[in-house]
Amino acid sequence: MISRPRIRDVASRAGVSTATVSRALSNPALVKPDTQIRIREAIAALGYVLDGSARALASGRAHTIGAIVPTLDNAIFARAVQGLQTTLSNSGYQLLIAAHEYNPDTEQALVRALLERSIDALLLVGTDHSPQTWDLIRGSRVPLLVTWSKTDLQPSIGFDNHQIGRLAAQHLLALGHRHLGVISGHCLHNDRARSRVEGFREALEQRGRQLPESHVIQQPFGFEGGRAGLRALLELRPRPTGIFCGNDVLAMGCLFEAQALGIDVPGELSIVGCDNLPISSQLTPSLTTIHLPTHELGQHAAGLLLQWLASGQMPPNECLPIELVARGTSGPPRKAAR
Amino acid sequence: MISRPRIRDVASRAGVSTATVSRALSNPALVKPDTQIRIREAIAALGYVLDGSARALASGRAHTIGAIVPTLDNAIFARAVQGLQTTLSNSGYQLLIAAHEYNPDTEQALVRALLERSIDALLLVGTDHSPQTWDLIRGSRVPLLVTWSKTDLQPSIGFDNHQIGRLAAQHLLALGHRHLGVISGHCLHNDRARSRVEGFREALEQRGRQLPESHVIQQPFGFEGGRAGLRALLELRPRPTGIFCGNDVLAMGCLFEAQALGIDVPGELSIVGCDNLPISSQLTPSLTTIHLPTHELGQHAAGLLLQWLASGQMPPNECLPIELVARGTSGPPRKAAR
DNA sequence: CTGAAAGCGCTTACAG
DNA sequence: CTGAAAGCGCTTACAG
Repeated sequence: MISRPRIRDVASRAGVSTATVSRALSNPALVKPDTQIRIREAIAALGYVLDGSARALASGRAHTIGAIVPTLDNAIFARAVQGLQTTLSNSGYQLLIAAHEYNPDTEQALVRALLERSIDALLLVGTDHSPQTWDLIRGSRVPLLVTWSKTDLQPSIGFDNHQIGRLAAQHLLALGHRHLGVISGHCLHNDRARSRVEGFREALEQRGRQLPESHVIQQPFGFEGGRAGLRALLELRPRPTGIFCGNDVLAMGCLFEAQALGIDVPGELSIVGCDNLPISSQLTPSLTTIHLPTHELGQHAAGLLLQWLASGQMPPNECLPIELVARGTSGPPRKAAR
Repeated sequence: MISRPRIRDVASRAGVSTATVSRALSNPALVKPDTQIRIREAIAALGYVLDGSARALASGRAHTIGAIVPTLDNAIFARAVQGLQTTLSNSGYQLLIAAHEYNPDTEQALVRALLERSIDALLLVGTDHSPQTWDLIRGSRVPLLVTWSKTDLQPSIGFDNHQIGRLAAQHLLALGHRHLGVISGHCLHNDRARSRVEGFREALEQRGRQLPESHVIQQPFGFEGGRAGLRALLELRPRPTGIFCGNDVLAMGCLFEAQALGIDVPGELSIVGCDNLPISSQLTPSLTTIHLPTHELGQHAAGLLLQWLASGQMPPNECLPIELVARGTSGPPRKAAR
């Protein structure tokens, strides 16, 4: 079995030097049109495919971006990654992806693994990362883009997670709810979850109300977490009539459990989620939630990264607009229940 | 700003040659324990991170796998990718991921893009790929693993998609349904969708029944596709009382549309999906569907790939077990409706 | 617009 | 168990 053709094979078939083939491939403007044509013919005839590791080594550009997300098992990250990948791909960049499943040690190992793959930039979700992770990244001199959270300490593109919590609280308060609870993912190592709860609490305190710790249930992300969260909140007296869930998956779990328990939503219980997954509007009742433009986040992140790599200039921090979408799972508390 | 440390910096700090450092990193058994320790100390002190492109060029191993899936926007692929990535990562491999969004030209461009990134193996979904795509892969000599479909022409790990259709048909027939319809994704360039419809049709024909083309509605994957599919099937006379949907997303769309139209499920209409997404069991009524172990598929695919790369031997074809899960959206047709 | 040649940072037979 | 050295396949100043 003969080995793959190399750039020298293309060069000799086209009657030029390897330098010229290389230029024709990466900077065609430098090559005379008819030379280009001969080279393209040779490439096609030989079925030549560039060796990216050699190119990366020689040029210092791997044309590859690394991204580490908490999980792909939540549509919200999957969609963002999809947007990221598509946009990168259109500019000749490919995506190395990994998921840490909310484990900081895993994240650290993945950061190292990706840095060892010669990536041109790294994308991470949120601002909570172990000190060793930060050291690794700093030492590597690889540009880092923080996503999902906004921070001034790093180039970032994200959402105002405090505002998410505030919007949820304001909505429930405006409807007349006075007994509120929160179902959140684990806040440890998760600044998004923490900020959302904090924002919710702040908005309550602004109205002279409190959100005691006992009214914030932390659960693993997932339907079961939402269900367990609701069961826990139902133990409280007085029972909460309005619940903010840290994301739509928890909110759906909460809704499904309420339905299973025969609790009327929104008559007896209002639920507000966050993300606005495609399915959220399809359910009956459909989910009141905070819309996060995550597909756009992926695309914008890709754009920022490409610009950064092309210009060498740190991109500005971007904060994407969010919006509460009032739907069927939230309404005024029923008089009878008060 | 000083540049990143290189292997020669580690070597001189540890008082050994670069060859020894290299061995300590990739094959520690060859290096004396105390030498190893000195090397590890030097690595830690300098914050040395290996350059993967140089390693790949010198060794011919990129420790990277490429995977192209139709989309990450369907949880089923996202879950499989997650399983794949986790397993690969545990063995020191990373994952380059891309999505073609059901466009064969995009797929071809992505295959080329990934092959140009020095991948050790490539994973594709299904058997339908353009001739040029096949040529590219063959010419590249990169091992190819086909997933989701079973085929004897390539190492593959997948499901018996014909059997999926057959199981759905048998279930609906056994319940007593005589007027059946199918909502499928577009079958062009999608052997999984095609096989499922064919399997469904075969099972009907085995019982002396037909499935005319008019009873197979092809729609884009998505809730709206499922909804439109149902509306189209409701035009038929006699109305189908049992519908097989090519995946759970279509099935959910179909269910949501039925609920919106006031059609009783399963009283007036039985629905069978495919995939068994986590949400399928949470809905009311919960979805009768065919369970596909997709997370396992990802893990097994990773295992096959790793074994293949380690041994150089083509792995055996694997076919993963599938199973119909009867739940709330299917039942006997109501007498009145017949 | 093009070519000769050095060099990117590793790995790995080969020799000891 | 370790080192010297060639070589992996590109790119890119440099010179023309």
